[in-house]
Amino acid sequence: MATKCKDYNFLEIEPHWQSFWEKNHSFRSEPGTAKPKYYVLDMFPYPSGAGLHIGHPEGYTATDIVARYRRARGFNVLHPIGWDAFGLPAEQHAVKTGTHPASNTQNNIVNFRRQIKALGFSYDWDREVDTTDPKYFRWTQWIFLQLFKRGLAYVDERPVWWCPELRTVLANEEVVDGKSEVGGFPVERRNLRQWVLRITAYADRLLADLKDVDWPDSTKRMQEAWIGRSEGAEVLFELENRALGTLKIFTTRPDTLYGCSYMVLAPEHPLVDALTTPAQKAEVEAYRKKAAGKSDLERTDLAKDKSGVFSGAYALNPVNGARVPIWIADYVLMGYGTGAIMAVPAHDERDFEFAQRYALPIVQVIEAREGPTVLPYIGDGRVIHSGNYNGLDWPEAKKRITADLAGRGVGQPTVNFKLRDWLFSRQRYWGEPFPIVWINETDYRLAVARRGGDVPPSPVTFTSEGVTHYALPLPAGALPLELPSVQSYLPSGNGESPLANETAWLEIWLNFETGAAVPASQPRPAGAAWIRARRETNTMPQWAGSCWYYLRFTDPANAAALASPEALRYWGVPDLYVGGAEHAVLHLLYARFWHKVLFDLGVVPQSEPFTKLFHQGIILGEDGEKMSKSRGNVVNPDSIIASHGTDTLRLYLMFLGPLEAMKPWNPNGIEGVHRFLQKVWRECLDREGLVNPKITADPSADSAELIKLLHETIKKVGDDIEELRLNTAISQMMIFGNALQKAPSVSRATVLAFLQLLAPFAPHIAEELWSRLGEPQPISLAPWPTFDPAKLVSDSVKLVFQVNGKFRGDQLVPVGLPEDEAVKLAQSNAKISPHIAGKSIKRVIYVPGRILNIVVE
RNA sequence: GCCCGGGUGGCGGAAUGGUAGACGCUGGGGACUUAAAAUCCCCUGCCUGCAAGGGCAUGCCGGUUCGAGUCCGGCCCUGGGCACCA
Repeated sequence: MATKCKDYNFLEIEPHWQSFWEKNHSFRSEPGTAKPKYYVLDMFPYPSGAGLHIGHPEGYTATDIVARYRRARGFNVLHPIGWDAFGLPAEQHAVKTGTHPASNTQNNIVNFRRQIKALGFSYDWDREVDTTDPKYFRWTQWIFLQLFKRGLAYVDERPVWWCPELRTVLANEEVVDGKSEVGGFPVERRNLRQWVLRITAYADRLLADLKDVDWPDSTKRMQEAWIGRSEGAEVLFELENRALGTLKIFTTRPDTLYGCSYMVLAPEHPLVDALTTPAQKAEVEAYRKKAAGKSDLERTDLAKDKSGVFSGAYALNPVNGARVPIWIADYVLMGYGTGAIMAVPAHDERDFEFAQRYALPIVQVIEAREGPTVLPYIGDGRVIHSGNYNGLDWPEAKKRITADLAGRGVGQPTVNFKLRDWLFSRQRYWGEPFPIVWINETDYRLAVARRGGDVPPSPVTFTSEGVTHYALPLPAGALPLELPSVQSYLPSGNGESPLANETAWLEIWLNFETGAAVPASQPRPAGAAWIRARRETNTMPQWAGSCWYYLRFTDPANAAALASPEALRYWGVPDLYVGGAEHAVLHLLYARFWHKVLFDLGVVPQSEPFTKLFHQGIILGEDGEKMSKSRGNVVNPDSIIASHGTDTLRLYLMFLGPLEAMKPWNPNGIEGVHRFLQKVWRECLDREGLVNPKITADPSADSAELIKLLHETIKKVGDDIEELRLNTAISQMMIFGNALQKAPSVSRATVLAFLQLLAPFAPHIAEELWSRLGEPQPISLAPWPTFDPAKLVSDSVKLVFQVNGKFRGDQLVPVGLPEDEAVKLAQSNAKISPHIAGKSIKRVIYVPGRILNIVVE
């Protein structure tokens, strides 16, 4: 079974055991055993052309240690891996080379798989998934149809980032500092027809359910901030020109209503035209034009000074009838609240700044409880200058004023979210096609009447050149809708994807009952169900496939459902999910949203997908900078595997520091862990590769100290793995290794137990030595050793002596030594007595077994 | 600006309020060897002292405590996230 090498020849040992595990499907997960299940998941990678870099195996090694440990503890472990393989780089490569992105993607996957296998991870390779596989994205499309059917998907003209260079639309997160994240090209705003997912419908639940998950607090807070719930009121201001009706604003501080000295509308607000007086028309028009040309970025980050223009119109304050001027300013955004605010410069920094610039009145209505009130003041305090509400704490005033407004029908309590609906389409080729066709109203009514059931309550439509198009889903049975092969991967250039040029795929006769299609250039097939249709040319963003992959792993080959109800019930959701903090908001929020929709559909039995989340830190280059090709500081795991072996690499990655910390790669330290493994090898085998003669079958060969240390080590390594403190687990094993080396003799049982502890970290050498020591079954199937708490206690302990809190010496004392005897020991100890001699003892603090602190005058 | 982390030897880091620096790296000395490598042993925070020892040390200042890297308050530096959200 084992190799025959005399020395620790990792180049021979590691491939040997990797092929052993592969041949025996050692890590295949089978549902339906009596064992408890444990599902441990890595964020699956995008298989880039650059191959694996050292950051990937960091998290993967940690989860592999957990997976191997849990197997040893008797769990039925699900530990899968796959490929998040749609994405822009493959498409850009295709544009450049003219080869299909699928072939490039497959090449990259082959390379990633080879690299990952060389690291010896205990993945269940029978469960590999690939988001670009039609058998996979069939179900991505299916989930989209469920969202569509529930009215959670709609089409809207959206101003989106358009990058002329990439000839495509970018998501907000793909735009960094006004440039495309990929390539750094300039971008501009353009209005395009987009698919949007109504994630805001789930805002409340996405926020509330954060309390149920075991995630890093910082990540929870980031999601909370992103969702951005705020409670306030919508208030109606009557306009002085009654003909124009009322102006609805949102405020979180209705208690400051008496301090409102002007109003602001976003430049895009629909009332702007009607409100503006003739005298102000020209100025307002010019301002709106200028604002429209600005990106959000320019309106926010870059704008240091607020700007605005008076509309000439006035509104009436509902609490006191005061006449309030209405301004137009781009510091108010149309996309949040009602696009209109009441400005209270005394108690809002932005309003204050604006009021100062345009010399608008500032009316203080909150007073600090103590001391002077410096404006703008946003702290706690009492309401003043506010009629009947004077003297109330402002939160109380907020409640009362809101209630009073509601009673008069001019306001209501309102909750607003920062969260926006999710722009879900890309004008690209390399993504999941939408299983949607566009048809006319008559055909839509016909199809719905015949088919029913799978369309939203109100039809999704868009109107172009006076014609309204209706979105009809393909029948679920017609999925997957695959990508056609195309002549060119270049975007059409007019805002549509390359698919828009594939007329034979695009313009079709569709059988709405079966989903069958023939090109529209051919005669219409016979039968009432054939209608003229145009396919959707947008494709889905990369997030789509990664939103649900963790479910597919439970039943990856299922052709009848995204996974069987049995598999979803048995495996459930990951018990541990490990990945980078860079996904703290988007991926994790999107996946939670989809999961909740699937929960509402009854597809999954839990309402949250990731119960326990851990972020591994980033490994920086040797220079302390982020690893990147351009800096030339990228460390490739292949070269370390070749020079030191993967067991050394795995151990070193974990030994570098706390898993969650950001830490620089330091090649010097790798020798240390490599030496540790060689020491373990030498303690097990002699120079001829035979069992080290110091290892005997006799259990009494172990000293009492070694036995105690072994049990301490079993406890610490187990505890540390459960808490992902893998660096200190390795330290403890090194301490044991050093003790092993010093021991003149050792029992075989002790060595075997130690190898079991090492096995999750350095599985190849552990298998090899385990086998060489004569164990017939692989160590990967062996149970975790147990520690005996009785072995952890000894009859003497080291007691630390302090005088006035300063360390003055220590001594071994019997367990349970009474205080007075401890004091006597201190007094008779030559190192301690000089510090207390001739002084009066004021106080003695005694923590048995730990410390004796004598406080003297 | 707001919200989170983090500041400990030459380096990576370790420390339930109880000897700060485990473990590893680096450096120095020694053993083994014809020699080297490998391996093993000792030393390796700073200052002072021949030594025994003493003093100072966990970013800075203060506080709580018999005792603080750890708890509290205020700063400084640094990394990350968000950003006119009414």
